[in-house]
Amino acid sequence: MRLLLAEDEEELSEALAAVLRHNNYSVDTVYDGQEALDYLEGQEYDGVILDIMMPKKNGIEVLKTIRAHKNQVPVLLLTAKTQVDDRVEGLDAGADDYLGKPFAMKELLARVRAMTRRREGLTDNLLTIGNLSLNRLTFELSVGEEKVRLANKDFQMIEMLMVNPGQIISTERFMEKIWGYDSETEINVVWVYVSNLRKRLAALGADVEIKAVRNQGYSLELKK
Amino acid sequence: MRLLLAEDEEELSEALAAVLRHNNYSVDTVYDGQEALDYLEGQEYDGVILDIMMPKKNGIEVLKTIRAHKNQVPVLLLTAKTQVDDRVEGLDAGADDYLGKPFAMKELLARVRAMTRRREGLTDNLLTIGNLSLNRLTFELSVGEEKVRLANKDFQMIEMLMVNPGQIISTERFMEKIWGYDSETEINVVWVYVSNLRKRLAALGADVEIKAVRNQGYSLELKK
DNA sequence: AAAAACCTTAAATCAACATTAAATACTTTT
DNA sequence: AAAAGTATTTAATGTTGATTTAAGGTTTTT
Repeated sequence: MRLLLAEDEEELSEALAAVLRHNNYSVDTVYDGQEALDYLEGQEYDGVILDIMMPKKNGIEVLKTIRAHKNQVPVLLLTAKTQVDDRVEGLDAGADDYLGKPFAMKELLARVRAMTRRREGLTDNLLTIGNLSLNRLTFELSVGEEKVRLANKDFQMIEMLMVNPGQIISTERFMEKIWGYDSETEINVVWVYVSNLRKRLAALGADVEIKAVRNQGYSLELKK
Repeated sequence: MRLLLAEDEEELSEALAAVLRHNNYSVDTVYDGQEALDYLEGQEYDGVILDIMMPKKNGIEVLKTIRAHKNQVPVLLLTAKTQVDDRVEGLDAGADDYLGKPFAMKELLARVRAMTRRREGLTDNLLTIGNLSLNRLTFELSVGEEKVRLANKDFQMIEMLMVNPGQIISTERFMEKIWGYDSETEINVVWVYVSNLRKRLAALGADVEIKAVRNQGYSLELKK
């Protein structure tokens, strides 16, 4: 599941993102309302977590813009204010849920789960390219009857590749989304995972491959 | 017995859920009408407790939607209003019972029991998978003539697993439903119960086992 | 042929899960 | 109201599997 997190307090944002990533979500972080809208135009998310108080454009404005564009992505609003007015305004503007700060991580996770569960029914949970399929609910990668269950990181890597087949995804992008952009982890961990995934694809007999494009990144392509 | 509790006042909701859980119900809590409908689509419940005044969709609307979908699940309406009008509207819409706030916990429990008793006749109170059976009335887990009576928590755990055999249930889901999602209890209590249940299954000679799927949760599967 | 970018493997580390026993809380009996 | 019995939770320790590091190899570019 791919989430966009718009929260201007950097520390809080990183803490939230870390917990979410740990729970198998791929997370993009942005720090103001305008940036949130830019990211939302660029790609599909399974859910958006919006702080209400943010620079440039506040959460409610962002939400209204999202809905004005007929985008039905689930939105969870975060805010320090707990006045009923605010809550009502948020829900009126089309929020799916609402969480007042401060909140427990557990509670946030529970709400995010509730929010994305709804989507599980609607989204196509089976990504397919060539003869390769990825079940986003069971984490199973398969070719025909052959299946393997992927672990957290393997799954997120192949998911990013399969969501945008043919497109080049840079090593930095993988790092940002899966490990978090200030992660201490060495960059070559991405190479290691690419290597592992290639072995998996070969073992399954997939007709797609992960191609490296020097200085650019990786893309998933049909073998010829 | 599995209940859905839709009540937007968080404190009240948590208090009710705690009491119900203590009385051997598995409880999902939701905080608005829309969420209630989402949960009801996703799974079967043995009863629903609906507050009338809730955000997004009120209890009556939810109830009407439930009945429009030909779902006969028993529904108990809660409300602050005690006007006859309201009561009539609720019962017209297909409620099984009606309780005005404030109410005594005892009374609520009595009504919930009455509401679910009816269902006891209809529901299969003997869950069976493989050679393992669980009697939901006597709390007895059995294989052939061998029986053990389970305590509250053990029972709810195995019940959740047996209601959805083969499906993976996350540790968080167990926590949310059995302990309540804001419970202070450590997560490893789930591991302890799994361990206990496995011992029980082995002692009974069951041909099913509780499998762990790393990072995902547990599922009940036939041994091979 | 040197440098940079990427690949592969295996060992080291870390986090998730398993098990057990002891501590606490709760109920029932006396 | 104390004692006994049962249920539940915590804590300590062991095991397994996932993740990261590190080191040496290959390919491409200059």
